[in-house]
Amino acid sequence: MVYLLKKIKLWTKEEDLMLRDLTEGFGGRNWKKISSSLKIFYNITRTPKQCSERWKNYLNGSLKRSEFSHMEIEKMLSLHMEYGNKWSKIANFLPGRSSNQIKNYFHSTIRRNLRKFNFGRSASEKLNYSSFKLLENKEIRNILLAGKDVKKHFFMKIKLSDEAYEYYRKISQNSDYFICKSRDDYIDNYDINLAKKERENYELYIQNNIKEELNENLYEELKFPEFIPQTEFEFFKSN
DNA sequence: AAACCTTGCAACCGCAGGCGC
DNA sequence: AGCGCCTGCGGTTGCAAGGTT
Repeated sequence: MVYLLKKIKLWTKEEDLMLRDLTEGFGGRNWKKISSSLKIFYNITRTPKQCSERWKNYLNGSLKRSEFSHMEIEKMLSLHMEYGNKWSKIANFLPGRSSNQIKNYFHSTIRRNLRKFNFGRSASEKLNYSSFKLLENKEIRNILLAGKDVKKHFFMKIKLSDEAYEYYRKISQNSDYFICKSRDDYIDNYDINLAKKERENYELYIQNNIKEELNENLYEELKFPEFIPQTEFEFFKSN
């Protein structure tokens, strides 16, 4: 059996320099010409498509490279509610941001939060897919789109309602809804004892180390940062 | 200390639509 | 009309650095 691995060739500083030079030189975006000039003048082999993508997603001088601000995140989330996965449409409303940056933000946020949420849960409690259709459920949406600074132990205390799980199962059964399958599914060899242990260890860790963060009034205390959720998050007491 | 895991994001791919010939 | 080329779009996957075990 022969496996073909996709090799990614990162752009070097020199390549970037030459590409920028040529792109600005030609004024317009004649990628075919730019690509062939790269080869002729600098012996750099990049297809027209690679050149255009590099420019669009990285070199374009009007792009910001800083982290998304809270304001930008709020805007993205509400635009996503309106337009769905139309990343380039959303990018039109966010000056200095490319559709790739926005798409990456959503995918990595969802992936990160799925991991945190699934940590130490039984198979039946886990959320396994990052179907964007799932975001239409308010509870699941608040979990999957929570900000970076929401700690793992917050996620562990969340209990999804039966309605949310019912919705999740309904979506999961209809394969047409799946936009992408989480990579993590492939490495997710579930082991109930390990999961229990993980959970116990973590509870112990919380008790020993960050007790002061979690006063008796857990229900009040556990809140996502105000800026992330579209709507207020309701926590459900776990037993 | 080294192997393994997680994370953020850059880059690749297939597809579809526009356009010229 | 229809073919081929080009580009933009959105889903997916690889890379590298930092973190954890």
